[in-house]
Amino acid sequence: MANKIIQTVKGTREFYPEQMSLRNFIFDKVRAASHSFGYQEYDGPFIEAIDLYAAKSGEELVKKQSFTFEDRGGDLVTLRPELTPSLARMIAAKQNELTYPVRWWSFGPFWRYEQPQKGRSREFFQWNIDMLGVSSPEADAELIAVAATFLRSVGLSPELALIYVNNRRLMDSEFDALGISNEKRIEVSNLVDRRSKMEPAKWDAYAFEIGLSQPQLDGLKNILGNFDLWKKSEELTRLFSALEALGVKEYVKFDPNIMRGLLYYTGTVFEAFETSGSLKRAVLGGGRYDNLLADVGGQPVSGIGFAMGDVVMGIILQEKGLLPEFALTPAQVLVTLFDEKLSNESFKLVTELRNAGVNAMAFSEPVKLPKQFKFADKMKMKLALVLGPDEVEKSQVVIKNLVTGEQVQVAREALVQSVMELLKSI
RNA sequence: GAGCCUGUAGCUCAACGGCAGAGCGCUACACUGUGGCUGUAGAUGUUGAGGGUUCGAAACCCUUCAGGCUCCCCA
Repeated sequence: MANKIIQTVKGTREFYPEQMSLRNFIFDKVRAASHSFGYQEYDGPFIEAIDLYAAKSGEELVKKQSFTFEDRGGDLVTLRPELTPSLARMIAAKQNELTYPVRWWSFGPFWRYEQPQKGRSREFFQWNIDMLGVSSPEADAELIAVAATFLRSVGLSPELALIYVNNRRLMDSEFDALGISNEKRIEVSNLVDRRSKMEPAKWDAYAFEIGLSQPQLDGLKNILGNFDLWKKSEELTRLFSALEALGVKEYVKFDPNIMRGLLYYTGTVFEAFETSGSLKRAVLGGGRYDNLLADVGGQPVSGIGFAMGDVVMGIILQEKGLLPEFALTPAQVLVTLFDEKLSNESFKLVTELRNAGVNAMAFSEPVKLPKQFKFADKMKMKLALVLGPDEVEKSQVVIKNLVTGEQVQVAREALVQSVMELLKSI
């Protein structure tokens, strides 16, 4: 290993064709789920002024967890760590000319300066999908249904992954009833978020530390253990009713422990977890926000959306064996080259195949056939064609089915037709 | 930003401070008109990088880079 080779930047990822297949597999499923609900694809800039995030995000976040640098003009720019602020600006800029509700989705690269570990890199792809301009529980249900549709489409059944739902307004009224003040809400949210990670005794101590009384802590535990709490919320009642009609009820469970750290969520919040693994991992999350446009100069618009990263999803699909076998090459057919004299015959033939819409490649040089067949085999191609002196003389071509090992000889004129039929049958 | 673990052939991993190895993969041949299977032969390393201790370092020490686990964070 020569030390002169420059390494990749920490936390970035190289996509060899195999990994690219996985990335595109996820992208394809994301697109299919988004499109099946009528969402339009969009994208924002990959580089933004840091101020765009400074407005809404915490200081630590912008300073410590973003890739920020000075451009040649002296402006501070950052590689986008999320899409929502860009979306908010884009909506605000055309607020009065858009047709509502806006249903938009995007899949693109993002960067966060974090400690890389399994399931978390500094460069990742993220699916963002939002509906803006409607604030009904039924709209919330639709986004959850999009998420469920995606999970189903990649083979993650409800036994493997579930979407847990809660509602900020419901929790707020419960906290009010316990006399937990507004100022303490954020700390209490953090407290709830951490419950699964902490030992009970330590968690209790932490609760007292942030100023909860014993009755408040007891009340909080009651709330967090009450999985029928949603019945008190009209929003959630309507949400679950809509989810049933949308055919995804089995994917969704109410869970009062779902808080989501984000300050800007105001109503429904949800998070999907892989449930069958040794540790539960969040695979996507989102919720309803009411006032995202204020910071970018727009009128208040309510929206609901979620985001899903490609890294964790890719790991889960691999671990669960849910990935199809990816083709190594898009070419299904290899046209062998017999010798230098006959090479052009093979090139003509492969061109005919391409013109007919068959992905095909000719071998690169007229080396001996075993080598060419070995290549076709390794690349997992379906058919290999042989065009040697015997065939040319008789105006025929040999087609070998590399999957079954069967071989047929067909007339040169009927070749394209035969290949297409054979491919269909494989 | 903090703590801990790891880094040896393309991959998975061995090697008490004393000759760097195995399996798989790879290449060639058996097989000058046909891949997979089988057999035979072969190639491959500054032991992540840099420095130190030692007669001698893959191993011990320091620095650094990368990966992993956890805390933090999760927009």
